[in-house]
This record gives sequence, structure tokens and C-alpha cells, in this order.
Amino acid sequence: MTQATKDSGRRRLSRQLVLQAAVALADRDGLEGFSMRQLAQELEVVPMALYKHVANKDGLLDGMVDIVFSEIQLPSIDHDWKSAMRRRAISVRAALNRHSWAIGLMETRNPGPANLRNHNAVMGCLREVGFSFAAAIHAYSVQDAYIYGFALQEQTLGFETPGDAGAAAQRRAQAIGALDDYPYLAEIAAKLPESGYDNAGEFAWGLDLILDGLGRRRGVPAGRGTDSPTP
Amino acid sequence: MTQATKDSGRRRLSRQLVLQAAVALADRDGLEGFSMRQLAQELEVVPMALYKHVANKDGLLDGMVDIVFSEIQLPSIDHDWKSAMRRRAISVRAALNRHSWAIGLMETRNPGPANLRNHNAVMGCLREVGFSFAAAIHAYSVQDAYIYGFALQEQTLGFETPGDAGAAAQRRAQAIGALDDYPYLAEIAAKLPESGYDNAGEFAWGLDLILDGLGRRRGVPAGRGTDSPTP
DNA sequence: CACTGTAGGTGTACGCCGTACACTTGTCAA
DNA sequence: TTGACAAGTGTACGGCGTACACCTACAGTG
Repeated sequence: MTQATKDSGRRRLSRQLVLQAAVALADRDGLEGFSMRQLAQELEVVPMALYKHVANKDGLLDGMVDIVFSEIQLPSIDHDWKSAMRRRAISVRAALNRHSWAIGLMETRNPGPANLRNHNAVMGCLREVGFSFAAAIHAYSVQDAYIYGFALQEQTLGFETPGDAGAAAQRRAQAIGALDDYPYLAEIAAKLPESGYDNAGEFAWGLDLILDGLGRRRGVPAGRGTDSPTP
Repeated sequence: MTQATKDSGRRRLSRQLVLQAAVALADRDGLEGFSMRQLAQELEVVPMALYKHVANKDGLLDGMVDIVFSEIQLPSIDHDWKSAMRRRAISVRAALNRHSWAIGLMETRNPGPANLRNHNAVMGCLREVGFSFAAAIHAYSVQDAYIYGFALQEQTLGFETPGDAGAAAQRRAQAIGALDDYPYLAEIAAKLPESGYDNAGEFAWGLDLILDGLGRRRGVPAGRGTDSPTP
């Protein structure tokens, strides 16, 4: 009803349609090359038509980011807090991998409803499970910093499987040339291929390190809590 | 000699001059609003003159990022590894705060000499101090993810002192409106002002959590090491 | 000193971008 | 049938990166 008025003829646009197409286009072409005009062309419409559904490009980006937030699993309190946090973190990484253009924007744009729901749920999970206010802030901060930072690095490295990692490392090494001056970089280029490196495993390793640390700092490993943040 | 040919008349440009002016301009105006034309105007020169010193805008950005890398302290092996890593991390955060436009670019652009020197030194410090190759990769990955991620968040929050934090939280809260639906966000808006939150402290807290975790995973807290990364 | 090759600065132009503003068109309620 | 209003169009403007041809002033040579 809102999306198409007739079976024949033109599909009517809608905010939803525009946002979805925008996300798809950014997924395909990256933020470079993403323009209102390209998006309009994708939707077979004149550029100015978009402005009937979004305020401007900034508003469009806000909406796109909130779509990404909506794809992130909320932490469930059914599990212990570590599992809940781990699941959420993995879900965030997955969403950022699907939409790598979003990484730099997730926290920059002014927040939409999915964003708020998400932050509220995470903070809520930590508080309900016994984290003090200060401890919850700490825990949230360190986790999200790690998650977004990891996604940022991952995006730039641009490989996924161990084999690719090796290939990428060696390509880089060759592009650089005089690796003789940088013996430890040379070691990376040499050893990473055979090391079985993979991004998902690396992410999990660091994540568990952080979750363990959080458990340790709040006293009891995973129960009720009363604690001061700095030990 | 290379920078100015005569005392009178026009200052000659040079790659160094262009890059420095570019960094200064980006520091002042952000990456938005940073353009070749603006930079040219700043240097009192016609836009195309810049292209005699940098290949294009991408090459310019590469050079700017390498300047930021050059401001980062290399880890020294005089201290124990935790102090060395802590000092380096703090130095990175400081550089990224001075040049917040750089955060998203540091690992994306193709690396310049300062970048290589830096990565090589960090990896070298970890290896020299006894981290196995795999453990060093893990340690590097988790630290940098945290550092860049924290800088990213910090940039968006846009406050520095505890007082500002409170003000920002409440401004956000008001902008959002119906905080009734998000009780835990409401709590943040309410309590953060009086919590004595500050970015530097928050950063240090998470950093130490990570360094402690790294120490724990490699067996001895801070000595020589032979270890497998996953416990 | 004059000469000249060349590095550094200029001017013009092209095709992109976001979007303001005035317009036409299509759809549905009355 | 009509007429109001939402949706889509066309034109235009100023800013962007940069290709290309041109000019100019200085350094190195004789």
C-alpha cells in the first residue's frame, strides 16, 4: 500500500525503500562513490525525488546507520552476562562486516531509535546482572572501543581467511620494498601465512581477554555484584 | 634553501610545507571542509600548484597520516613491557586527539615510513621481551583495536572533562526526548555528571585491563616468555 | 654575462557533487 | 467531477578534484 500503488507503472518511493536501497548501494560501492545521484539512478528516479523522503544526505546517513543498529542482536539475560556480551559483540562485528562503510559513522551520527534501544539494552543487561553504575560504564566503554577498533582494523587489512592473510601480508611487503630495515615486519610477512591467523578467531581471543578482565575486576566471576570500578 | 628562495617575494612551496599546512587545516576544520582548494587558498596559491608537490588528494592524505604517525612515541625497551606499551598507547591517543580527522585513516591509507617504523618498533618490543610470534600478534591486535576504537568513541562524544561529560549527556538526553522508554540511558544522563567521568582515566582503566590480561596469558606477569597464546 | 632547460606556479575547463526552488503529475477524498 | 496535496521533475548554482596547456623565474653552463 505504501510502497507500490499500482501493479503496472512506477513503484512509489518511501523512506524505507530509499534507506534500504542506500544501504545496499553503500554495501556495494563503499562510502566513496556513494552519492545522492547514484542512489537516485539506482532507484530510477531523478535525484531531487529523494528529498521528499529524507531531509538531506546527512539525514539519509542517519537513517542508514540506524538500519545497521537494527541488525544488532540485543543481549539476552537468559545467559550469564559473559555469554550475553559475547553474543552481542559477535553480532556487532558481523553487522559491521556486512556494512563496513558504517564503522566510522555508528557513533558519530545523531542516534536513531534502534541505536537507543541497543545502548539501553546493553547498559540494562550490565546493570541487571549486578554491575555498579561506574563498573557498567567502564565495561561498556572498553568493549565497544575494542569492537569498533577491531572492525576498523579488519576493514583495512581486507582479508578474511588465513590464506588471504598471508597473501595480503606478502603483497604489502612487496609493495613496501625495503623490508630489510624493518625486521619485525618482515617476520610478519614471513610467518603470518603459515600461522593459521583468522579474523574471527583473533576477535574472539581479544574479546575473551576483555570479558575475563571485566569479570575479575568486579569481584565474583559471574554473579551478583557490588563493587568499585578501580581495584 | 628548499623552502624560500628569496627573503622578499613569494615563499616557495615544498612537499613538507604543503603537508604541514594540510594537517593544520584539517586540525582546524575537520575532514569535512578540507579540500584542495581550501588548502591552496591557505597557502595563497592557486589550487593546481599543489599538484606539483603531491600526486593527488589521496597522496596528500597519505602524507598527512604519516605525519601523525611520526608524532607517536616508539616504545622503549628501557622499561618493562607494560610501561613501554602503556606509554606508547597514551602517545597514540594523544596524537589522535590532536588530529581527530586521522582516526579513520591511520590504518586505511598505504603506509609511509613513519608508519612502518612504528609498527616495526612495537612488534619488535613485544618480540624482544619474550612474546612468541603468535602472542605478539594477539597482543598488538587487541591493543590497537582498543586504542583506535577508544579514540573513535571519544571523538564522537566530544567532551573531555567530567563536567562536559555531564553536560553532553544531558544535552543528548534532551535532544532525544522520550528517555522514559530507555531507563538505562536515562540513568546515564542522570548520573554521569556527578560520577567524575573523564576520558583519560577511562582510557587508562581499559588499557590496564588489557595489559593485565596480556600479562596473565603469557604465563609470567612481566619477564621473559615462552608461551602459546591461547591458555 | 647571456642562454636555456626545467621545476614551480597559473588559467581554463570538464564532469562530478549536494541541493534550492519552481514546476508538473498522479492519487484519493469529498 | 473536482480540487488539494503528496510525489516526482527540471533547471540552476556554487563547490569539488584534477587534466592539460601555458607562462615564468631561477640554476647551471658556456
